[in-house]
Amino acid sequence: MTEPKLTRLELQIMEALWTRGERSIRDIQESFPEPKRPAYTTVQTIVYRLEEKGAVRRVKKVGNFHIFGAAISRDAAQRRLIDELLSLFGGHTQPVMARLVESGKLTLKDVKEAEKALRKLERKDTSQ
Amino acid sequence: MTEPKLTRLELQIMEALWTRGERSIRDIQESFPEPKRPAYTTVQTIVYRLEEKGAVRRVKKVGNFHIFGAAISRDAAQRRLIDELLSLFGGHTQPVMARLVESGKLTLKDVKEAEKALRKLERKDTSQ
DNA sequence: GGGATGCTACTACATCGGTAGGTGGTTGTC
DNA sequence: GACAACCACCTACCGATGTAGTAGCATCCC
Repeated sequence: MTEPKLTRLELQIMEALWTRGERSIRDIQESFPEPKRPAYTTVQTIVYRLEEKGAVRRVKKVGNFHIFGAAISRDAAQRRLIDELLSLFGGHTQPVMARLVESGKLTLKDVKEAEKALRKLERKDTSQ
Repeated sequence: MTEPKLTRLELQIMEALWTRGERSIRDIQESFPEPKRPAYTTVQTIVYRLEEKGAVRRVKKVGNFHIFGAAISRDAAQRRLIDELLSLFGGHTQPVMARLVESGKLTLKDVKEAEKALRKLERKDTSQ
C-alpha cells in the first residue's frame, strides 16, 4: 500500500505526467528543457521502471505507441519524500524548519499558511 | 566548498559522531541499536568513504586503533539535505510546508519558532 | 613467547539509478 | 510495395551504496 520510493529522474518524469496529463514517451522526453534532455531510451527505461513500481500505467495504445498516465498522485509522492526526509532527521521537525528558514526560501506567507492549516487540522482532530 | 552529499547510512554514522564525539569504529558500530546493527566492516567501509569525502577525519591513534571525528557540522549536512529536498520540489517551499503539516509531525510551536526566526532574519536583511 | 582477540586494510559483490545502444517491428508516404 | 521514420523491447554499463569476508599485523594475557 505504501507509495513507491521515487528517484530524482523518476520524479521529473512523474512531474511531466502530473502537469501535462497522459503522454507518450516522446512527449515526456520533449518536456525536458533542451540542454539536459535525456535520450529517448533513457526516458523509456525510467518509464518502464515506474510502471513496475506501479507509479505509472499504460492507458491506451495509439497507432504503434503507448500513452502513459500517472498511477499515483503528486501529493502522495510528495508525502513520501517528506517522510523520507523526516526519517533522516530522526523524525524531528524542528531542525527541518530551522534549515528551511536558513535556506532563505521560506517566506512569511508560507509560515502563515502552515499555521492556518495546522489550526484547522487541530480543530478537526479535537472535534471528534 | 560545497558539503559532500551524504547517504542514509553515512548520515547515521555522522550522527553518532556528532552526538557522542570522537569515536572508534567499534564505538560507532555499537551505537547502532541491536536489531539492525551492521557488521563491523560495513561501518568501517562507510567511515573510510566518509574520510574520502572529507566528512570525517582521523584525530588520533590509540594503541592499534584509530579515533575518528566529524569534519563537517551537523548543521551544514542538514542544510545540504534541505537543499536537496527543495530541488526535488522545484525550489518551491509551499508544497513542502503543506506536506509537513499533513505529516502530523509539525507542531504549532515549530511554526511559531520558524516565524520568529524569519522575522529576525528579515530585520537583519533590511537593516543593511 | 605463544595463542586468543581485536583492528586495519583490502577486496568482493549485489542492487540501484542514470545513461544509452542495438535490433526488430509498425506506420506513413510516395 | 518499398523505404524512411519512428517506436517497443531488450541488453549493457558505470558509479554509488550497502553489505561483508579475508589476510595479516598489533596487543593482551597467562
